[in-house]
Amino acid sequence: MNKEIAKTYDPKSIEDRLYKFWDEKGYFKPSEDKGKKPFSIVIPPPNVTGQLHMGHALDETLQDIIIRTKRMQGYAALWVPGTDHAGIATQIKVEQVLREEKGLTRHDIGREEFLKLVWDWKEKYGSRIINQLKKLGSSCDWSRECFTMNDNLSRAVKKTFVRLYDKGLIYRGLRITNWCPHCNTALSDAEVEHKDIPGAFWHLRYPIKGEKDKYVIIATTRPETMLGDTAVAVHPDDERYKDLVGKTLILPLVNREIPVIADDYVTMDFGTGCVKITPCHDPNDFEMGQRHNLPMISVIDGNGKINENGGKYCGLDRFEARKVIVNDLKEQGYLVKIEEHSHSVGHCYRCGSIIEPLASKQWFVKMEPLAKPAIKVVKEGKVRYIPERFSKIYLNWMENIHDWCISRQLWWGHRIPAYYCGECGEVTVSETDVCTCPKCGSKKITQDEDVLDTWFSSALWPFSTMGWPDTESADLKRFFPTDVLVTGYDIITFWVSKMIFMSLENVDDIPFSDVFIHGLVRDSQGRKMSKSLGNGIDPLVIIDKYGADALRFALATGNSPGNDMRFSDEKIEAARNFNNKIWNASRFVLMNLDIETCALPASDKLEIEDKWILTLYNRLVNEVTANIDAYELGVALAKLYDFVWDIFCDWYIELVKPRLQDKGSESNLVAQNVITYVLSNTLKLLHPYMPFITEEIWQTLPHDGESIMVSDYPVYNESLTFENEKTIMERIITAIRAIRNRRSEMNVPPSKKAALHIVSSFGDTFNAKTEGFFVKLASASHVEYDDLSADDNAVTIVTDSAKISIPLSEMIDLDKERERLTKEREKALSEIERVEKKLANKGFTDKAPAAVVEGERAKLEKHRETLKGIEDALAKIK
RNA sequence: GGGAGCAUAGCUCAGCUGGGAGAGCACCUGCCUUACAAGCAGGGGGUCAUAGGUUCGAGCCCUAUUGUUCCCACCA
Repeated sequence: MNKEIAKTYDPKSIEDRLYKFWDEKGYFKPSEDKGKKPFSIVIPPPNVTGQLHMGHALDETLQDIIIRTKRMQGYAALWVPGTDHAGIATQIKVEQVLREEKGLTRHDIGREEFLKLVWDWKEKYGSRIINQLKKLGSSCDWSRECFTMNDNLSRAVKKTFVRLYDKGLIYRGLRITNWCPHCNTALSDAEVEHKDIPGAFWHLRYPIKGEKDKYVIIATTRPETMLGDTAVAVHPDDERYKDLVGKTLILPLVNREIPVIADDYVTMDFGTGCVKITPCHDPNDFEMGQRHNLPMISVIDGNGKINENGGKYCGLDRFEARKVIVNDLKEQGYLVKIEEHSHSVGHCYRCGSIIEPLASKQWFVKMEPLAKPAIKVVKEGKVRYIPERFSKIYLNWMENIHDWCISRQLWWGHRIPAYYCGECGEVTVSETDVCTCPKCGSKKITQDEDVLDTWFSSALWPFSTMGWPDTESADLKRFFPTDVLVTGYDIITFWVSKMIFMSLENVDDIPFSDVFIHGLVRDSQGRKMSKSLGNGIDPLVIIDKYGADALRFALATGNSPGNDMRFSDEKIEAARNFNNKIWNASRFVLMNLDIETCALPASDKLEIEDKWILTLYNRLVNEVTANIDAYELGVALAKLYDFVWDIFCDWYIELVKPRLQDKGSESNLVAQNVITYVLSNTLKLLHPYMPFITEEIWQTLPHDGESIMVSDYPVYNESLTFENEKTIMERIITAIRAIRNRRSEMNVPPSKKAALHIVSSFGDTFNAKTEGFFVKLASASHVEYDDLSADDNAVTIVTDSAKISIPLSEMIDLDKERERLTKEREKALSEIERVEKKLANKGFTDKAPAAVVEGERAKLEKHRETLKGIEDALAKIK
């Protein structure tokens, strides 16, 4: 940037250049300096073949704000990037391409060929999301980039599986699992979305064997499953059916004999109080089947079609079969009635198909022993949710934990390290490939065909990315546990929970101490962004049009932890305007700058507006730092915005303009230094939010070092606080506002200078120095002063056509002033009382060192003086 | 069925530990005041969902009600 700077900020011309500069300088790598405290974050890995969407943009922005702040504050800050192989999502995508391009299914080409295709796909598109993260400005350490199917991470997965298996925490069993007939795989409970959909309640008649014209009526929402019924259950206490228990029924259409059993599970006042039991196709029925030793008859296959056990219905799709079966039941007189009934039905979260509960052999993680310590660390506050309320969601889930189905009937993923012997049936679980059965020595060994749930590998992410299972890994030792996990509330149970228990189990430590939860980014009307609605806003398009800084600003501003936010044109435009404001303010400063280095002048050289801006700036540092530490990133940004726009631009720049143009004077040099100091430090505070524009400007200002990224983050400095000048300046601003106000009401044209006649009780508030402010900012021709007389407490504006007085009470809020002084008076009084008491204590005055006592006396004297000042001021404005 | 969130200006939302009701956009008035019209100055507009309670003092804390959103849950 030179003095011929563009009038508007153009992000395109600088972003890529600066990112490359940072990357090449190695600023994204954590400092090797062992003296620096580590601070680490691992990225929630986006899907490897995914495309950056607003959710990512928000997630990465928040993380980048935190990591950049910590880095500037002197931490060895590490942000580990990476991607997730995303089992189902990726496989479906590749299958789709295969079908569209060649008309083939994965089975046509076989496992090996198919996996090659997926890897090719990964190579082709895997870097896309990474490049998009870079576009955003994410300051990740790319040399540590990970992928959930990297060698080391695969090793971690196998190791974990074997460990848990050996401890009896992983088992294989026949269970009812959520089966997606479209994706052809089992799903975990979390992968099932329940939606209320209108359905029907079919009331069916099941005849009682040997009792003519006698029957029971059952009600079902899935009549096609009746083919697999092996019992009917009633509640043991149900008087209506007391005599029925033990009798035998004839299953219609199938003509199978099934028993009537009694079980607590049945609700007496729901439906008819009689429940058909299909152990193969309903989780509760399965449990009941186990309890009562009922036969298991599967009638629906993995494709959602009726299988050979379905007799003449074999081959029909489940929903088609429903129609046919209901029709047959009706024709044969078994259908009593159909009731409308809305109920909750599980859908596949990937493809939306209705889930079919099927009995199948799957691998499970036994959750209870793992959940216990995971509950403990959150309850004890070792892992802290921000906002706190999300710990309830977590705890609620953990306390009602179900075993975790971890096998998936997919090809893309970590293949389950279990091997079956074709001779003796022995199951061997091993980290290394097994070729010989350890029991019988047979070579007829086959590995389990299935792969692990994607979340199994992501559960290990915080430590597998740090080198685990190599427990001597330098990163693991230095950067684990990580400091904070930043993610959306939608994956607390999917992912956050799993990292916590896996970390406790594998590494015996928490994975992170803070979980910073954010909400979803919605569209301008508050709807979820989705492909089907077509309402998604592409972050890359926004970056292209407005710049990454504007996007980051729009996402961070007004964002509060855990709450959803809307993204709108207004927001991004406001962000763009703010960028431009910073740009232009800086442009102005640079135009007036001829100093080569910036040093803050001694305080006796500082003028009133300098002291005022420094005080406000200093307070800003304090507040912004505190807000960021508390994850109130949106609040901190709002304060920065207000400071830059309202304080720095609208007031300070205007106040010092005359001095900046007065070349050669000492006052000019002071002003140059102060404005440079405040601007460059404010840019530092802004840098984590808007890295590009701040770097670009900062480099042009007089500076130390080669990048704002490695400059020192501002710290609070007591010696830059000038409360007195701050108060005076506030009075002046209030007065100027009141005058402008009155001019506007009087319709005095801005070009028209008016004489100001100020009558004031604030002796040192208005003086020769401040006259310039009134002349410049309130368009005064000149200012006259009077001492206070009781009845003449006013500012008078004199123009050609009018003369008007503004009571001081309007100019300065006297009530407020009085209140403030009263408060200060009380504070001083209580301080005096405290010190007096201390000095009255003989034990203190006798035993404490003389210097200490003397110090207390001086303090008392100072407080008394303060009190006197306050009382004088109070008396004046009475 | 269980749990959580939200309700503040026309719109979208902040309001961090209880003391001033705020921002952006929109609207009205006046300004191209040489950093910025993507701007400057001024202005209108709110019973902080409703009803109680605690407190010297409540947008904020407590209770209930209404509306709304979301999560969890095996009611066939």
